[in-house]
Amino acid sequence: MCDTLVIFAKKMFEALKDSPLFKGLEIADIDLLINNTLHQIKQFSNKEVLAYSGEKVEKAMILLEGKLHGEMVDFAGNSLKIEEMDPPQMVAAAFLYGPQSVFPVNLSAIADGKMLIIYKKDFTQLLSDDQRVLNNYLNIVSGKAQFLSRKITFLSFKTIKEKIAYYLLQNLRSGSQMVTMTQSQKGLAEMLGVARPSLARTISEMEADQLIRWERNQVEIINLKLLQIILGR
Amino acid sequence: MCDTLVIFAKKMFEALKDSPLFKGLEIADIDLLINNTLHQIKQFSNKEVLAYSGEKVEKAMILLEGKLHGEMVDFAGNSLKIEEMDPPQMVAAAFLYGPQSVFPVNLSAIADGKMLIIYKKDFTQLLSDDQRVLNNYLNIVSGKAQFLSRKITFLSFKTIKEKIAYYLLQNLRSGSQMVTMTQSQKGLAEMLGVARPSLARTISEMEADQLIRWERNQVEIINLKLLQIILGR
DNA sequence: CCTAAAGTGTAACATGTGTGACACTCTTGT
DNA sequence: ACAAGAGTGTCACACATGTTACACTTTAGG
Repeated sequence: MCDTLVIFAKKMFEALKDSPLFKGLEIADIDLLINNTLHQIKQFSNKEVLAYSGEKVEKAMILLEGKLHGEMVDFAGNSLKIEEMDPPQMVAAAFLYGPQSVFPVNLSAIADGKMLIIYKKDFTQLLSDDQRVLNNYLNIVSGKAQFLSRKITFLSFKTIKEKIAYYLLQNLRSGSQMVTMTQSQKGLAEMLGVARPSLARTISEMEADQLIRWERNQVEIINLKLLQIILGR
Repeated sequence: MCDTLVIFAKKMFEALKDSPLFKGLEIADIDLLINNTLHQIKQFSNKEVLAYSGEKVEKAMILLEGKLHGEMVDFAGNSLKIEEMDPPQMVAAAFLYGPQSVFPVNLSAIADGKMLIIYKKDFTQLLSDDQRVLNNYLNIVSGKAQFLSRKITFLSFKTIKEKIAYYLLQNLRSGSQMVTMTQSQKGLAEMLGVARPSLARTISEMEADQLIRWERNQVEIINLKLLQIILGR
C-alpha cells in the first residue's frame, strides 16, 4: 500500500516536472517543495462539474491526468467554449489572485482524471519559497491574459468568414498549405461563438469560391492571398 | 533648475504612492526603489500614438499624468475600444512577461501627459527587490486577466439588448435606480462592439417598452425585473 | 457670444446569422 | 457487424444588425 503511494508520488513529480509551473526544476526540488506544502489529490470522473462560473477560487489546481473543459454560459443558455485543458497544466491560474478571484467559466471534466490541489495560502508560500516557480507563475498568468486577449480579437471579427480566415491563418504552419483541425466543426463553432449550421454554410461558400478545401479534419488553403484579403489586407 | 527637478520627483512619488503597483509603500520606500532602478520619464501629447498592436513590450510603463486609450483594430478597420487608462496606473501590465509579450491594442493618448518608464530587466529586478511590489504586481496582472474575461462575457452576448441590460446592471449601484454614464453613446457603442445607430435604435426600443429612460448621461431603470428577464432569468 | 465639431435620433434598405428541420455519413462500443 | 450516437451538409425563413444618410441638438473653443 505504502509502495503504491510512493510510486504514485514519483509519477506525479515526473508529471509536474513537465508542467509550466515547475519548469526548470529537478524532481528532487519539486518533491521538497510539495512536501513542505499542504496539498491533496482530487480524483474526478468524466462529465463531473468541478466548478461553476462565479464560484470563489480558493485553491491552486494543477491538472495531473484527464482533460477539462471551460465554457462561459450566458443567462440565455448560449455557451461559448473558452478552452480545453490538458495535463500538466495549472487551472484558473489567473484567477487565484486579483480583486475578484472567481471562476470565469463553468469547469467540467471531459475525461476521468485527477488533480493536485494546494490551498491559496500554501500556494502563496510556495511562490515565495522558490524564485523559479514564481517566475514561471508570472509567465503563466501573463500567458493567460494574452490568451484571453486573442480570444477577444476573435470575437470582435464581425463575419464568420473573417473568423474562419483568421483561425486558419493562425494555425497554418508557414511553408505548408494544410491546416489540421484539432476539433470538430461543432467544437469550432462553439469556439468562434457562432451557430453550427452557419459555420457549415460559410465553409461551403468558401469552398465554392475556391478559397479552401475542407475535408474531414484536413483543410487545404487553395488561395492564400484571397484569404488574407478577406481579413482586409 | 535642480529644485524644479526635485519638486517634480517628489510629486511623482506622491502619485506613485497611490498607484496599485506601489500600494502599501511609503514615499521613502518608493524613492529608494525607483532611484536604484534605471528609469526615465516620457512626455507625450494628445493624439500621439504610443504603441501599435503587435509591437513588442520591452518596458514597464506607469502612467503619471494624462489619459490613454487602448483599442483593437481589425484588418477591416473596425475598432473595438478595450479600455481607457487613468493615472497612476500601469500600462500593458499583463503583457510584459509571458510567451508573446506584444501589445494587444493600439495605444494612443487622449490627453497630454507623461509616464514613468522602466526597462523590463530593471523592472524584474524591482519586483524581486520588494515583496510588496511583487504582490501588487501579481494582483494587477490577475486583475487584468479578469478584466479581459469580463470583456469576453460582454462580447459573447448576441443581442444589443442583452449587452445594454448587462452593462446597466453591472453599473447599477444597489438601492439606486439610476445609472450614470461615464461616456457618450458613441463610446459605449465602441465598447460593446456594435454600430452606433444600432445602439441608439435599441435604446429607443427599450424606452418605448418602458424598460428604461435614457436622458443625457443619466439612465433610469424603470423596470428592473424585466431587465433581468432579458438576461434570461 | 458665436461657430465648428461632436454627439444624437431616426429612417429605408441590404445582408449576415440564427433557427429548426431533415437526411446523410462517420464513429464508437457492444 | 450492428446499432446508436455524434457529426455534417443543406434548406427556408425570420430577424437583428450594419450601412448610409440627413436633420437636429449639445458641447467646446475662440
